Amino acid sequence: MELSKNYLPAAAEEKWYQHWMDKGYFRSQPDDRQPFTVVIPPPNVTGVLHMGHTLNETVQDILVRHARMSGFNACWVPGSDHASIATEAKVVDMLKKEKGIDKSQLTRETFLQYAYEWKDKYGGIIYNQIKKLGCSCDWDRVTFTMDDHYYAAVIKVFIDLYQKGLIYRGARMINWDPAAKTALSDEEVEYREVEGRLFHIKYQLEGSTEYITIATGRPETIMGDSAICVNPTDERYSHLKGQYALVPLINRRIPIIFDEYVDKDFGTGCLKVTPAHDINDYNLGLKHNLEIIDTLNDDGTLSAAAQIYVGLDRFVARKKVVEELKEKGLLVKEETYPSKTGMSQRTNAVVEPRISTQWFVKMPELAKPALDAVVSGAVTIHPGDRFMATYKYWMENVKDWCISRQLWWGQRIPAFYAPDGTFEVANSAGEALAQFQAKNPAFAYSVNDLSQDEDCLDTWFSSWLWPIQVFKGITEPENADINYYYPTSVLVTGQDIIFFWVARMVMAGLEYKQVKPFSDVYFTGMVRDKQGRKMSKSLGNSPDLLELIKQFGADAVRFGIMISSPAGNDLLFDDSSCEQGRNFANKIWNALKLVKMWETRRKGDANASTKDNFAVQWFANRLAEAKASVEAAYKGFRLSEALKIIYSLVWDDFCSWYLEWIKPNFEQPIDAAVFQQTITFFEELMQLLHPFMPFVTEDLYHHLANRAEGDDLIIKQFSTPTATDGALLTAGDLAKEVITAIRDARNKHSIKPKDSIVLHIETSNEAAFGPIKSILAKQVNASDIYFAQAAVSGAIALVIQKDKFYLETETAMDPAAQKAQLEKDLAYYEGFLQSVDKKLSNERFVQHAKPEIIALERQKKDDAEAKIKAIGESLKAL
RNA sequence: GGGAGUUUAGCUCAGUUGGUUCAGAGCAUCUGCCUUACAAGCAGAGGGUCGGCGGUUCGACCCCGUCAACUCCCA
Repeated sequence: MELSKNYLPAAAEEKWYQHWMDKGYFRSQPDDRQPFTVVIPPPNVTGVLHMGHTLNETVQDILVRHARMSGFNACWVPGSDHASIATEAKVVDMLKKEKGIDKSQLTRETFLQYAYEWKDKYGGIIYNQIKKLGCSCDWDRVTFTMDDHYYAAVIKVFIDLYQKGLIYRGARMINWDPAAKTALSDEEVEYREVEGRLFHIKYQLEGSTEYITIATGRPETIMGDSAICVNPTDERYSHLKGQYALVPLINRRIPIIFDEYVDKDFGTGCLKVTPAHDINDYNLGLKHNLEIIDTLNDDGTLSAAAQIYVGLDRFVARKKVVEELKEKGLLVKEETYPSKTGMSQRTNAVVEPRISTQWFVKMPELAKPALDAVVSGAVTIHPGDRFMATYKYWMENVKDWCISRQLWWGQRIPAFYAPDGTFEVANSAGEALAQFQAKNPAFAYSVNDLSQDEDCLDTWFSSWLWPIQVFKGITEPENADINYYYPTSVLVTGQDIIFFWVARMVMAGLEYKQVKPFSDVYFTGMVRDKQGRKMSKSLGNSPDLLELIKQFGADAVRFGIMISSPAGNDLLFDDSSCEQGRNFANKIWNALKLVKMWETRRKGDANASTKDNFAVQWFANRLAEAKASVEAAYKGFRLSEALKIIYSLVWDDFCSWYLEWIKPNFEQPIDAAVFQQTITFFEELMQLLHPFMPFVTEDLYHHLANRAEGDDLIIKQFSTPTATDGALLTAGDLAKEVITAIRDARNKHSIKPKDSIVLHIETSNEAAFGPIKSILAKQVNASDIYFAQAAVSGAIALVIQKDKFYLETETAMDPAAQKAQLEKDLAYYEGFLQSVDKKLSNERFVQHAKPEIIALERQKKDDAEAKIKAIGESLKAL
């Protein structure tokens, strides 16, 4: 078959993914092998893969493929989550734009119908992208957090935790998103630096003409004031004890209270206290028993309680209030100050602290064992314990988790209310009724009188069950899958969701399986653009994955994202690394073309021994050595390092050295046994690289030889590692060093590549050059190689290690340039020798250093002396 | 304000338990090559006081302290 000039990824990717699917290689069923289980961190169902996902999925696929080739029963469960707020916002938006429908016009049921339609339409996009990337997920196991069984599991867990007293309903200060009209958990609020304005406002004292001035950043909330607070040690205000002030514009009477909380130096030292709209004021209100006046509606407009500007948006109202205060002469001054404002992670709206009745999970009890699991090392975090401190801190200072959301898209809270306001938590209205009746035999209502809580649960309240429920471990405990696959092996995710997800999964795992959900957590860094900016939709700086794949090929994209992404470190993504990946695939392709050219020109017995072939022996050992390093890198989750080792092994050792060494002269035959060995090496290289670049390697594997049905690289098991022969590796290094040095000398003396030389080697160890003599001759274009006993006059002289080399050329060489070079070398080694001598003559060094270190230094001294001697002799001969 | 991380070649980053035959890779730069696998390539080369200062040690890119710059998380 004619091989194309360059590797063409598109066709190969299509072909092999289909082939793997057809063969069912991604499918996993429990058997007697050891499982290697990975659950995908579920991406947002209506999203698209960004580079962060790409990195994540690639890492997982590498681990899964490697495990599959190492004797494990590998199972990678794909899926997505319903992303309550984000998806609901998108559906609401779509309904308004495309159909002109307002959510408030719809019933819950109709809205959910639209939402499911939306999910069906867009939910597949992300799976398609994962496939294009080559991910070997078990597609028969796709799970969605709103699947029926999953929904049931979430409800079951809610009821269970409620019964255990770990879930409660209560009024608390929560983060309110006025755009989505829902509560948010603390983790869903992002604080951003903004330039705030501080308004100094005069409050008149009751029954006096005196004023007191407060400073506030939120003048529109003054109508909700319950008190004015000053520091008890602040002498400026000590005369106000027992007095009252009047809220401007509405003239409501409020007490002046004293509390250490107030910072005397900030603003005027007087704080207006608005318990309904500020968390600190709320706590102050609790302490001093103040009235809570909620002056805002759920959409961020002013409520009737505000008395004025009712119905106006909070920011519009702020302007109006300021204007009016100014008119009435109550605004003393206005200044800017830097402040941080909480924004909703999902809608970007300014979050409003608000008193509201919500559902909470009590965290301390759940957090304790989850903290221990990580601290004790049962769950190992990679890299190192860099994230351990973060994890610990959060776990030790964890606050109760607000899990109710005022949304429809999600699992509806299974609480049923009687008309009198009492409620029961149960699987259905019928069960709730039974519970009511059991508690109160006189319960007078029927099922139809009960109404279910309108709210649904936080998405993370479903995804914390992910490693269990993808195997139906909640709804069908002790089933074959959960018993086999759980706990999972490794979780790969971004460090940004350590609290949202990782910590809570550990909690859920310990609570419901009594076992950690995974043994290792591998944190990937954040993917940034060339300028170091976080990739985000709003900046539009995230490349389109499918475009990248089209341009470079999936393998190249995987290579590009992996080559410089050590665990946990941010990586600056640049197309050029994909280009490097593409070039690499192409390099391999061309190596294939070279080898295939030889296939028709084999000579001799393919099964003959290659024991005497230096190149073959050397590469076999080099390969074994590299395989061991790669395995070690996998063990330590140093994947980019593993890839670098393989890259250099393939490109440098195999292509640049080995293939050149065994390459027959133009149109000459190749030894059949050497050819056979080369094919074997090539296969092993492809196998080693397969987890990183699955398509090109599978493709090459099938090009290298005709394969029997079912003989595919994806399932080819790694052979057990062999020991390496250090002497051969050293001999290889010597060959490389000599070749490079002679080529350099040729270059420096402008000897044309086509002009051959005669090489003379002056060495005390001729035997070392025996096996590499013919390779040497070919690689430096020497017509002959002789061993010399003395300097060859008129030749270019150079010293490599302890040996002297003379290059005899047709053209005359320049002795001055050569002399300069030798003198430069001499100076370097003399300096080097000096530093070694200094060390060795230091008594304290000899006393304290380990014997092997001292031996090493002595060796260095001997080598340097020999080298200096050799250079000196060459100089003399010039 | 509390905590964590980063600082190594022009750029992006490696460097696993302290030992100058380990200061490295890729890209970029320079020189020479369209050599029958590959110009998406080949053969070479140059380039760094390992952020500043101080300490521990016989010995520090590596350990400790401190300062500076940048980044992230939390309040």
